[in-house]
Amino acid sequence: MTNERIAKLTPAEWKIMRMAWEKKSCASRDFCREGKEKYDWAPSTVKTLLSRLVDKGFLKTSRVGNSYLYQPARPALKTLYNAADTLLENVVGGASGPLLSYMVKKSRLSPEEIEELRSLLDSYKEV
Amino acid sequence: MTNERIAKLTPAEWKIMRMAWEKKSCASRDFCREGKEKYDWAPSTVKTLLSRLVDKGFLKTSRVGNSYLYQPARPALKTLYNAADTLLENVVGGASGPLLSYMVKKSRLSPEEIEELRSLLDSYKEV
DNA sequence: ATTTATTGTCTATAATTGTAGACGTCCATA
DNA sequence: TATGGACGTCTACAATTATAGACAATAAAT
Repeated sequence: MTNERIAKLTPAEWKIMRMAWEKKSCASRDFCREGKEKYDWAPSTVKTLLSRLVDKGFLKTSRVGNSYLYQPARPALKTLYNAADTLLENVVGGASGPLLSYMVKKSRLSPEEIEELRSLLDSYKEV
Repeated sequence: MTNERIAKLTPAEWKIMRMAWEKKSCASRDFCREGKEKYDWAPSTVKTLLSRLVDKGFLKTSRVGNSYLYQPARPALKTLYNAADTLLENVVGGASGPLLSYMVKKSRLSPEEIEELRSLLDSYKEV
């Protein structure tokens, strides 16, 4: 058995977490505003999602006045890696090459990132 | 609005589809056996998943005797790309470089695939 | 100090997902 | 041709997810 019990985010929760990671730290009202703008969510919907994310351990809160300040409890990158693991699990028939190619094409990489990847490929002899 | 209405697979459905793509074409009984072995699923569970996948358009069937032959209705790669799109949507703060690096590290790439990626990176000037 | 607005919690409901039993039908074999 | 097994369908139900209204508590404004 591999590490299967890592809490996963639902699509709606991902949307909230993206906001959270972008803003670093903000109040419910900010999520509500952005949720309304981007997804036409009712305030209650946003609040429910925030609560669930706190429960799941993806957000932590600090009380400020009569409200909370929400901030990410896990790094965006770590969470993204977990999602990447799931994606890689679904690779069938050695399709990881094409998958990676596809993703590289779709990404806007900086020269540094390209260099990083290139050297990764260089050191790929082993295995 | 982007193309959001592409049917998505649930985790359990992915498991079935992985079998389907690996075997190309097989009968319910084969899925049941493998589902039992790998995930300890009851036959009914497998059958429900098969039906749902046919409904969603991921599997197609051809009658053979009193049973069906199930086969993938969509290429594995195409489906994987859709999942990759979803993953990339969740990239925040320009983390696609690290994400790609992570995935390259976790994949076992053939020399040809490495070459393919390398030349992709070479032709990455534009944009 | 009273009113008003803000915020989190509680409750609710429909849809989706995971999991599976019951059962009628069709095929093969006795 | 009767019957036993294999197969798909129907039904079911609990858990999770999406979505949101009601409301009490608290802070802010008057």
